[in-house]
Amino acid sequence: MFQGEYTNNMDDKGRVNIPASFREVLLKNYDDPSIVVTRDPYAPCLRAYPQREWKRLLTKVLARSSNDRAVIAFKRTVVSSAQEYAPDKQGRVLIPQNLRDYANISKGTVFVGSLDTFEIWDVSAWEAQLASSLSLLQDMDLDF
Amino acid sequence: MFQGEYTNNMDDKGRVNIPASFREVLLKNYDDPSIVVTRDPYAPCLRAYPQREWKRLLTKVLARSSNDRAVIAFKRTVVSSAQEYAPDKQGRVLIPQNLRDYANISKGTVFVGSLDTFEIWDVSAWEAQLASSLSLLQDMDLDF
DNA sequence: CGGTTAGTGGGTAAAAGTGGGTAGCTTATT
DNA sequence: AATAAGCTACCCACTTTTACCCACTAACCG
Repeated sequence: MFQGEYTNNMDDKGRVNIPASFREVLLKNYDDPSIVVTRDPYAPCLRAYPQREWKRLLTKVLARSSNDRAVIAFKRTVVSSAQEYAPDKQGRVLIPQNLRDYANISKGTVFVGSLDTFEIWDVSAWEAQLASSLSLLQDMDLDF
Repeated sequence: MFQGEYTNNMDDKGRVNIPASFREVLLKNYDDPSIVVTRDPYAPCLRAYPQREWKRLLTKVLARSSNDRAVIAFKRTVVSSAQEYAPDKQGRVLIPQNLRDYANISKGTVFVGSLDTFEIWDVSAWEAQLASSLSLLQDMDLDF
């Protein structure tokens, strides 16, 4: 399971290192180092799926009527941008320009574990998000 | 499965390069590099079908009563414009003028994977579409 | 302190994408 | 029917991008 928060730097070529602990989860729990990266439609960040989780999501999508407007919109935003990446020998992946733009990633990059997926944020966007999530939680008083 | 988003430029002769990863899907999953390109009736873009998917669609159309008004309209818009294209040695296809006009494609061209087909957009039309799909999704709250 | 592992930077060969010339076909014109 | 004009497919050459490899630094751990 992906958990924890790690900050890595994207280099000039657009490559970022996947945190070692996430790579380990991919290998141990999923037997496959490659991931699918897409836009997250609900926040300005990217979401990375292990292959198996991505396929699970796709079967759910395909089960729905294909001319459902929401399904079309989902395909356009999420499936469209989905691309499979195998990390290089150093454990890095190349994030393409369109996804970098979407998540506003320039250099400082934050990897955030989210159990069966993980998120990729620009560092300042992440800080903003974190602050607002915190204050939201404080108002809601969940009894965890 | 076609997924991912790629931007290529159409040259002065009207040729665009099919992204390498899509060509690979055509060869690997469909054993046939050629595609059928038509108008997409629901959005100002073109839709490319692998031969097999196109035939599947046609059998569905033929199963319907041929004087169904929707079927007639479908034939007029989609079937009429459907044409088969085999990429040249460099992996490019020539998009004819009438289809270019329909999708407003002049130079910057975006290829958008949509699982068993892919879409071809003008770059600025695509950006507009993406933005509206995003806001649609945020309102709808799909539980994917 | 040495050794190991994570993270970073950069060179280079291959692949993907782009531009343009030319021959051959189709279509138009006299 | 012959010639001209335009289009298209094919070929070759060039540029850009990406994948892969190697080397270095910094952090962690015994």
